[in-house]
Amino acid sequence: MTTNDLRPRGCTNFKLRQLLRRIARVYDAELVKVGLKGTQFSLLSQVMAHGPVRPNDLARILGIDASTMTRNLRPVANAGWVSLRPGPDERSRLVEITAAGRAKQIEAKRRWAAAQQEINAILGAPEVARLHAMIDRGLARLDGHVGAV
Amino acid sequence: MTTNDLRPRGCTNFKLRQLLRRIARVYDAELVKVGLKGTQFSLLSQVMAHGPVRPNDLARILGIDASTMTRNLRPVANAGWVSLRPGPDERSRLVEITAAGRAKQIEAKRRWAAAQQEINAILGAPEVARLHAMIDRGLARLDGHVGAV
DNA sequence: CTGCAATGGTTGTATATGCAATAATAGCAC
DNA sequence: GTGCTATTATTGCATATACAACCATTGCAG
Repeated sequence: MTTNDLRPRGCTNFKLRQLLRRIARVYDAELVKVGLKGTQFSLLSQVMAHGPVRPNDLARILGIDASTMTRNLRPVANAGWVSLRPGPDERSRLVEITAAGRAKQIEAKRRWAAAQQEINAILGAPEVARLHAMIDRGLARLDGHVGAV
Repeated sequence: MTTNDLRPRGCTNFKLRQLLRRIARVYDAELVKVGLKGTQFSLLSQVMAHGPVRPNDLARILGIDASTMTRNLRPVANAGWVSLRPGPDERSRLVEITAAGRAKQIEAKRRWAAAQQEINAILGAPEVARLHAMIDRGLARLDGHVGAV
């Protein structure tokens, strides 16, 4: 048990940002081959997984602001990968994956897998697994604080 | 030695993004009190630490694209926190902190510390230290790959 | 049923981010 | 010293991101 663990050095925000930028570039470099960004692939995947879903709920799932969701939907909707139908309410809408979107997601999934393998190779699979576990714990702890649902 | 460590589940990119968004909100909520974003605080701090520095070098230090640096400098320069002087070259420039910028950074540092403590409290200081260590290892490993210098 | 709070979505404003292309300068080879 | 290459910075284009303000609709209390 070392004592130098007790006081974290540096800025968590800054460090996370740096890591994300580098990591994201690996995914984007793969996904650009099928015309997607990493965020769009995530969006597509979540829409596919959660069936017809309201933008607001989708925003909560992805952990982003509702206004960001409105804007993020535009490019994928314009590309014809998701469709926006009237929702159960007069005020709400439903996002659904299209046939083209499903095909695109499946195509992109191969590229995603290549990127993920690249990351695993660079960082080491066990380290990546530990990182994921740490992130999951962090997200769970952060629930109920600040910008959480 | 468990075997379920070997194959990381989920997407590193997506998970990191989610965590960063939540974490960043904690810092931003504090820093907005002194009129700064987290990224601007980092920028200011690095300019302060690395004396007069060329935008390109600063971009490398922060791990961002040179074009992003050009744009990120605008708001802090407009606010009068950094100044842009002609550089040693005819083509390059030098970024330097101003008196107002130094004062602002010192003021903001208190808010940053509050945010960091909040994070430490939520996640637990030892966990944060472990996360930092993991990020540092990751960044080191990523050097020489894809978007690295 | 009327009025008001809650919910869902969008728009305004501002920043962050990267890649491709461009312009300007510097350095170097010959 | 001419010409090619490398370096530095910027701009065009597109996306991601959040907060505040706003509009529309819904739900409820009374």
